[in-house]
Amino acid sequence: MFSIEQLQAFVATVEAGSFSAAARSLSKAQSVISQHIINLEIDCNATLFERTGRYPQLTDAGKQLLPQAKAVLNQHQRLTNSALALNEKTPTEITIALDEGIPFKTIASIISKLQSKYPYVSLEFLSASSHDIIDMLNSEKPITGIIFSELNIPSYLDYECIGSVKFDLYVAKSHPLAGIRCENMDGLRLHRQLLLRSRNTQTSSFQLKISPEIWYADNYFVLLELAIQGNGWCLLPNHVAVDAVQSGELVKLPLEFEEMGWLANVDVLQHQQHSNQEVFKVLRNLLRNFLKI
Amino acid sequence: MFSIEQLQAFVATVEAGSFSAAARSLSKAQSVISQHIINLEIDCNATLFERTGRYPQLTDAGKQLLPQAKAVLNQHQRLTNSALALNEKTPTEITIALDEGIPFKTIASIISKLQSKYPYVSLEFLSASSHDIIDMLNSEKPITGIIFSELNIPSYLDYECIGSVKFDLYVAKSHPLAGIRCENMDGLRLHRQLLLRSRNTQTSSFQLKISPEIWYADNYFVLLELAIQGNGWCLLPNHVAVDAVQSGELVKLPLEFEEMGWLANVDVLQHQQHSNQEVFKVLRNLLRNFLKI
DNA sequence: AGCTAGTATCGGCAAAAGCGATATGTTTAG
DNA sequence: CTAAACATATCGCTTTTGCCGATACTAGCT
Repeated sequence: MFSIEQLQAFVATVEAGSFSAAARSLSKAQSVISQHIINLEIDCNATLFERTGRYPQLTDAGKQLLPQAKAVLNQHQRLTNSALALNEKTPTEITIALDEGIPFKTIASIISKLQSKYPYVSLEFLSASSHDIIDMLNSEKPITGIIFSELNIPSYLDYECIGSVKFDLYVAKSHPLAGIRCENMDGLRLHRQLLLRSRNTQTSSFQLKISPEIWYADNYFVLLELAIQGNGWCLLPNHVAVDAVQSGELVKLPLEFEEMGWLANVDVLQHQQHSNQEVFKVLRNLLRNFLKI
Repeated sequence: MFSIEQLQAFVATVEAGSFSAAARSLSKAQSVISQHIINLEIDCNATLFERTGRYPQLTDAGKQLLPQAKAVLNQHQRLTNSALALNEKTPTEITIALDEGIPFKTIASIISKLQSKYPYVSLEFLSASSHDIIDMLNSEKPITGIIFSELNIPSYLDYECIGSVKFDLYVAKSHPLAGIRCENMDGLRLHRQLLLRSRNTQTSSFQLKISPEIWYADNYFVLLELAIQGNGWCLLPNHVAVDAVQSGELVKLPLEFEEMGWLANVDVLQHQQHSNQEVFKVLRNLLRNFLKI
């Protein structure tokens, strides 16, 4: 019978690259990992690692088994989180961490419905970048995160998509780009781009460096201000730009080329340990059914 | 850390109704189960069973944990099956077990494509009732089952829906029902119904007893013959009835009332131990993409 | 009251998990 | 080519865990 320890040793070896490294990552002796893998191989009647070179290489059999092993460990982790949840009381305070690029206004209407159902809980709102929010969610506090979809969400988080936010390109009315129609991306490369730094990773298909000259800011409202003052063009959520557009300070860039589907999906995230709490189920249900971001 | 043994003890207790019964079902001593449950409760810091009465009752905490525990065991089972699969060679013979109500003609065209890709494998076809097919799938032989969707498919089987079969009500042209339009079910109750016995369980929404007088048969072609000879009305897959309708022996019952969506979903089933074999992936892919049942 | 079917606990055994030490193999840098 | 650095396998040993059987106790039924 495959034990959890064996599977952990197996997966850790693949992830760490060697038995020794796996032992370190699991805080066990190297001989323990070695023995686990050998036993696993005996149980499977198959070699899982090629041990010729310095680092063990997964065999085909190992590659076949790996996703199954990971699935068991994931499920096991989920069980552990559920067990922790058994000892929790309904929280007295709910914290919602919101990516800065997501309009708070639409969230607020949902919250009032939640409040009427759970009048005793107090609410707290935080703004942060999507990455920082993911980090926050690993704390003791039961935080609900609302962020732009990121590719790599840790396995201990539950998430679901609840909508999307439309982005467009904006420049100041006085900016040279404002008058002309760009037929392709190249037109943008001739002018300075204003870009969000905190989410400037490979995970987001947004926030791409297009122009060779870039100014960075770490939040959308600074970008907005920079754009208004004519410092460059900028990809902004429409709700951030709408006021400046109405007042005539900013214009949406008229584009000929495809808009690349500049719709950013919005996810609600929660630690598995808290996600089954009644109040959070209700919250997510409200977000899912009544929110049109 | 939750061990597989603890979880098995927990789930077995819920399913068997008592620690002792669980011990018997797992072929272990009763004290072992008792100890596992106690340890599980210590790990969770929560009572999982109410032990006041004769039989232990799941507490709320237990109810919360149960689905997670089952999920881990399911995943573990799947891993075990995958491990078994590592030692299998590509089969030299493929057996496809088909529910009698599913048209073979459409399957045959798929099979020829498979044959061209794997010319060396020999093929075998079996007809049986959906229930019998499910039993067959638990054998050593890697059998592919194609059956009407049933509610309770054992957890060791992989399945997916690949289409549906249309059913209609048929009677002989000479039958009294043939002339009149039934406005509701009651009209049917006045005449003998011809019904399939082998699938006459609670699992299928088809094969309902409607008339008080019923004749049974264990396959569709006997039912067809009985219907042709004017012995009653009958719910048949259209492809079974089509010839008799064309020759004028049988007519489709004109119904006023809703057709209850008499579309039976068709699933392809396979034991997890074999489902990852290349040849079966190809087979299922053919069924999924090219089959219009 | 007595029977039956259940649970908890104890002592003991065997298997398994873990550790550290050591022998040995593979790279890489000097 | 050699030595240093890093890797794996194996051995003996201790600790923990899984399991058993025996026993005491409890709930429910007749």
